[in-house]
Amino acid sequence: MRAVAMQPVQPMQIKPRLTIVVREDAAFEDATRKHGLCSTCQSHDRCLSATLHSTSGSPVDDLVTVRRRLRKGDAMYRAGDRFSALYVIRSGSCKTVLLDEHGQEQIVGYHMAGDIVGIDGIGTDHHECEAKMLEDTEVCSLPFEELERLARDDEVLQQNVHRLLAREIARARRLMLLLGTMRAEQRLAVFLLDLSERYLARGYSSCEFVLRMTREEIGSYLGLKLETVSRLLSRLVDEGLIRAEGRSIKLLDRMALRRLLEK
Amino acid sequence: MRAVAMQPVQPMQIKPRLTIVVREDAAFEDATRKHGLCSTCQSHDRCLSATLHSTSGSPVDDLVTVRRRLRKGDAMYRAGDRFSALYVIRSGSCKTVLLDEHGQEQIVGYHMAGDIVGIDGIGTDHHECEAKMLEDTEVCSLPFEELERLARDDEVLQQNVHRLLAREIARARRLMLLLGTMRAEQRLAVFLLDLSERYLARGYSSCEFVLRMTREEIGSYLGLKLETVSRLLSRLVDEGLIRAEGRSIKLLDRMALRRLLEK
DNA sequence: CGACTAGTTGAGGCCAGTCAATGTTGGTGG
DNA sequence: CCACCAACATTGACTGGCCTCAACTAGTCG
Repeated sequence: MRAVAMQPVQPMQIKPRLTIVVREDAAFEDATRKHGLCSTCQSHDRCLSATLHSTSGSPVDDLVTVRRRLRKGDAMYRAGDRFSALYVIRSGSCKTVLLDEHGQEQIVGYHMAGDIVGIDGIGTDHHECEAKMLEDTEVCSLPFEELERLARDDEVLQQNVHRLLAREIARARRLMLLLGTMRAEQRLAVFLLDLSERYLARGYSSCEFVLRMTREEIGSYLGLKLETVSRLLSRLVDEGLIRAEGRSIKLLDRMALRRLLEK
Repeated sequence: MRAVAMQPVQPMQIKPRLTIVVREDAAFEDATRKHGLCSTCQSHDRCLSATLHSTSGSPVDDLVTVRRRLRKGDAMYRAGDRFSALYVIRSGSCKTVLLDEHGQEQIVGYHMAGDIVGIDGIGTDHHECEAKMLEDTEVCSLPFEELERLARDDEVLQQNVHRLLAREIARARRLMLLLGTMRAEQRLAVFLLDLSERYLARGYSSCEFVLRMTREEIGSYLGLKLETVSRLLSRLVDEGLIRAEGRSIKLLDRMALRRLLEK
């Protein structure tokens, strides 16, 4: 696994009015141990504020969040856990896994810095998925009840909560289309192009990145077996569309990848 | 296609406090042409009130809805249409279809009386799916902006809106698991059992019902081809698990259907 | 070093797709 | 009434894409 060049490209311009106070988890071992506002967070631009910030000028109560640090392999929450908060990924990444009663298991989401995780707990008071860290990760929690309370006083925040949920629905639907209609090669192409876009949106290189998932996890996400994923990656390399050495991927011919989706 | 016995079984006990006034569409051709409250609607118990009703005692403004009647094959809305309202199905059923830019098309939802349709428009101001009637259908519209306004004054209504969206996410995720991990026979079994449960919840026979979708539509919903659906239905008949004559289905051995999911 | 995990590649099999013929049903018009 | 047609459904023969099983390599960790 090699390091990959990742320079921020275009920081977004966002002016949040919702003040968020960050408290740290008891187990938080940050050397600096800084308390402070969310707006001082380095991930701020591509985080919470982009999705949930309020633009209304009305004074809103502070939303107190707790920062947590998790290790690779840790579960942020498991299926059945009580739902109380959404989590914003400050740095790192995780997968969300859905299990059914017969032991069937599928990865239904891959989440990276700035993404909001835990939506599967809304409406039922308990989580339906398990969120498992793919690397060491820092998250900030957003107590959902408090968020609901704030949203009642703030139309824009309310709409942003709705947008957050709606986006999750749209994402799920796209994945349904992928699983229901696409061939294996197309699924993988969509996966790579999607990753590429998401890195771009976060200011990183869109053509060169390191996968955080194993072949098996990618397969689970795409409804394929790990051998199929491996074979297809090799094929894309042979055809000159990508370079792949272990988990580091370079997209060489994005146009050709897109053309795979047309057939 | 034969008529099938459908007696209400257990009406739900719900006491809505949110008053909803129903206006009728200009094109509405109901012989009776009754104006009135939503609570007088025959579908009331298994409709809106079960999902969106408010239990808080605080006085809330009336939500004015328009009733529309649609014919089989009509589109309630198309992809790209401006989103302004959710729709409650009073009677009838529809499918929601997602299309991608390459002409790939998949049915992502099947909705029957009492279901709320149009959620795909939330957050983006335009619909991402097309909703097409599977039979002559009556719907009531719920202007979403007004619903948002009411939800800001009513904690329970707010939570119910969240629950509505969350349920849609959960539904999508279950379908992802189905499409990603199950074999064709299992998918069909899940489909039949799910239909069965939904009819039961609406007070109809849970073991005998009439499909509203063609084999092709079922296939699109389950990520299969129509021939596969047809073959599998025949197989289930041969094995004595169901009876199927055209679109009328009778579940003969529900236990065996469930066992199919275990392997 | 051995044990383990992750990944690659090959051989073979099966499930579901494809293509095609035929049957069934419902609607329309002569 | 029947002839005709279109849409829907069934069934068979064949194909192929993906899965399964298996062998092997490379890297990591105790």
